Amino acid sequence: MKDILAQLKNSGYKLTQPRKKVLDVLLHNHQAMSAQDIHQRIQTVNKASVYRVLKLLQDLGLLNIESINNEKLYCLTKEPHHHVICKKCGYSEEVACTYSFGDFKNFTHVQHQLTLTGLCKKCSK
Amino acid sequence: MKDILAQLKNSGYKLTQPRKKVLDVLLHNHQAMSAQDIHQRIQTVNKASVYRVLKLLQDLGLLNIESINNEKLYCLTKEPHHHVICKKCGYSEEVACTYSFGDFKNFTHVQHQLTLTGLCKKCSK
DNA sequence: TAGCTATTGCAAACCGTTCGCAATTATGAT
DNA sequence: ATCATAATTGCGAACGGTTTGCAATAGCTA
Ligand SMILES: [Mn+2]
Ligand SMILES: [Mn+2]
Ligand SMILES: [Zn+2]
Ligand SMILES: [Zn+2]
Repeated sequence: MKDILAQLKNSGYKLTQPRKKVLDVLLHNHQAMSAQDIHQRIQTVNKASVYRVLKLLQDLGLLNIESINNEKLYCLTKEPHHHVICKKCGYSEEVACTYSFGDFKNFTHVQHQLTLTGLCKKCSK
Repeated sequence: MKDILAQLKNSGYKLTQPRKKVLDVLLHNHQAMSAQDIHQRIQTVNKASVYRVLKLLQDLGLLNIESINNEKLYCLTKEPHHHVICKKCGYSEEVACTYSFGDFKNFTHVQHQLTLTGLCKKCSK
């Protein structure tokens, strides 16, 4: 928390309530969360502002983002950074995974995102 | 083409114009395409119908789908089924890739989707 | 060919996300 | 502490991809 806030300040950004609160939610929740999940936890912060804070964190390279069903899921970048996500209820767990691929002739700045979906115990009954 | 149409018929579905046309586009385009891309190629088919055909093909397990920026990209299932996709223009290429992960204790019916994004030659200038 | 049902086209709703703008807040200087 | 300033917020409306309800249509079977 402290270090990320410091990084924000160093980069010239104000330490505002919305930023602190969104960060707090992300830090204390070890699941992949949607913007709306986050907003639900801090209804005192406007939804548009939640999106703006997330955009900022993304620009600073602090977020791992995966796209499921036209909804983005966010979590702070740290290893391991893969999740299995329940298609029905959104419950997620971290997953250890290794992969490799060849060189890219025609692309630069390549990033990867492995997305695993399934049914959690509850939802598969 | 013939075999997929046969599979549709065997499953009790009619061989309609929208279904044939969407299939034709998917077969002749070796890129990951959005529903709107597909619709653009066959404007004679209503956009809602394009979505319905895609839903049907997905249910039959014939599609590989990846989600980028709140837009889904579709291609017919066949190996290799991974793409690098240009963030700017949407141009995509197939990619060979290997990966492995551990067992899933708390999840069933797990599917995976590896998404690679970057900048194509044109867009990186 | 006629009749029945699945499927389509259309327009409106939906849902996550973005945007413009006026009101507010954090910050550094006085 | 107070002030001035620009950055940031809240709000509501727009946006873009996708889905849905329903009446019209087209494919199949007899
Ligand atoms: Mn995580
Ligand atoms: Mn493909
Ligand atoms: Zn679940
Ligand atoms: Zn490109």
